[in-house]
Amino acid sequence: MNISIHNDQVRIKNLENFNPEHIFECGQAFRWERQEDGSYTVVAFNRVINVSLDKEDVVIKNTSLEDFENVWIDYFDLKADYKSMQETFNEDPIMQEAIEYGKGIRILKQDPFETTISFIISANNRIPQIKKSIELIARTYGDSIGFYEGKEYFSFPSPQALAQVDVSELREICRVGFRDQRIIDVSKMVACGDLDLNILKERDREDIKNVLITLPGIGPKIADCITLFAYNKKDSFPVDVWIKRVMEFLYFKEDVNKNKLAMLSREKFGPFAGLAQQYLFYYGRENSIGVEK
DNA sequence: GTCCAGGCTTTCC
DNA sequence: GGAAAGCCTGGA
Repeated sequence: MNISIHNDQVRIKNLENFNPEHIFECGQAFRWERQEDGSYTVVAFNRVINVSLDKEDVVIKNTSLEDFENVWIDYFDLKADYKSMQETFNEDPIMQEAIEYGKGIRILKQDPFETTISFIISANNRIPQIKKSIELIARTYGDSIGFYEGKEYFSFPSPQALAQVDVSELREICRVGFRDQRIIDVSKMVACGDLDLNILKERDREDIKNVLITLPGIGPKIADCITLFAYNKKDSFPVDVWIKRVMEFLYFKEDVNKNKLAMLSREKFGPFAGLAQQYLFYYGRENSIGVEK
């Protein structure tokens, strides 16, 4: 990687397979805002950054070389070789089209606690509503992390902070509906030390999933999302209504139950099935593939 | 053990 | 009214 730093911005020269729009809008993250100039302002790990493309370069503003090396290389999965991962799908013409459509998607490595709570909120919910609830949670229970371009930003609250919140207050202020108790319960488990989400990083996909699935509000789909988007287990294949429709329409040509579909897809796509899932999800959702009219 | 229907909040169409 | 990145419960 060819890095240069100027004032508070880091420039990565000639970085292939990095498209901020596709990375953030493919559904793996919720705390981003698209700006008028097409850049993305993002809150993660108690920091605010702005990410954009400048021709072949990636530009990260409002950061430092130290943060880039200690936080953002990991967050953006910059050590992974996306080109060679994509090449494992070379025999698959459907995947070629999905990859072309979503060129520059990367699987983020997000904070496990924030990702867990965010995906509990995602159950039977819409993306704009999920984003809104998470923003309200940060604004109400997180800490101010300063201003960027005249706007104040807030961190996602710690487990300790969320564990103390009153259930009905959380529901009323943050519009989380029936997910209120689940959010508080998981926060309490983490806050009191019964559940260590960070130590799970050392384990494999199936081990992590088996722990997550025991938590309130987390079933197989959400557990798969967390193993993929927080723990970067690229063999994870979350099956939601969208990917189910897409896979049945493009590949299986028949109704397959979700559990079986996850298993068959992991066999089909191999160790980087999660990456395939993201390309297909984005491609399928943006083009309404498999949706009956 | 597996599978499935119904209920759950809130918001938007 | 119906549906939305599902989960939970109870019953077959």
